[in-house]
Amino acid sequence: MSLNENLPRCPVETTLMLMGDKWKVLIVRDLLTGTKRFGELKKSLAGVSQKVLTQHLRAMEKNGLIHRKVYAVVPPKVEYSLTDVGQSLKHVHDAMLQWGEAYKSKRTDNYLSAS
Amino acid sequence: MSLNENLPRCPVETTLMLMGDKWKVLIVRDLLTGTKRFGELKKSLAGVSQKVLTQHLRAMEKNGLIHRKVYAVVPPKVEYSLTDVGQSLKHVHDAMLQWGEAYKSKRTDNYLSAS
DNA sequence: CAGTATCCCAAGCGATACTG
DNA sequence: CAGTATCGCTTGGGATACTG
Repeated sequence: MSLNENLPRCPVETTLMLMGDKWKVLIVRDLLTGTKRFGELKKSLAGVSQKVLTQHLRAMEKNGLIHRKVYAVVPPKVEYSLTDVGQSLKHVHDAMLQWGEAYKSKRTDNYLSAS
Repeated sequence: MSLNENLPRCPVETTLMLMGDKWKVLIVRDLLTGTKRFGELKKSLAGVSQKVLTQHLRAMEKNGLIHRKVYAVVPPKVEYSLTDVGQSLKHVHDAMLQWGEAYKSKRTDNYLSAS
């Protein structure tokens, strides 16, 4: 793991630097349920291009969030998984999950009460 | 509060739609410590342009995350604060804060042990 | 002070073609 | 299958000027 640039003073900004991107959050979401192959991730993250997915996976690997395991087979097989550091993002993910659920149900309440 | 578009099935994606942006997270961070004026926010969020800050504030207001209070004075005075929904983002913010701190101290440990 | 309006540029992305 | 390389373009965002 290495990150040459200096980290910001505010820890929230540190998190944003490493995870402040839609695709990165969704990659973590998918890998929290277990190891995935490149093709599985691409399929799950509907709308992401191969190029962008690769870029994000490389950045997250460099920052120590995910592990990339290459099998020396033909056709190639590459598996991605979370490192311990990446796994610890579960708390952030869960907080986002719960907030999203609460927001959705609150909207439903408002909708019903307004009808 | 209103959001015309349909929300995604995955609650995490809902959160990303509403908060999946660096500046929005930092706006919440600043407003969690209390009501702020436009100029205070702009100063605190070093690097954000007036245009972009306004855009994000408008979007967050529309989605019910923040409240905008305009005083009928000259020169104008506008105060921004979190709604209850916005305030509930504290959990997400705190999770990001803690993760950023842990990441930073882990890097320091690695640095020291590698020296 | 807190905006809006306009112009303009460049980073980032999609699409495509190619390869170990 | 899982990439890399290249190109062209969209659009987010900066800079500036102006206003209630």
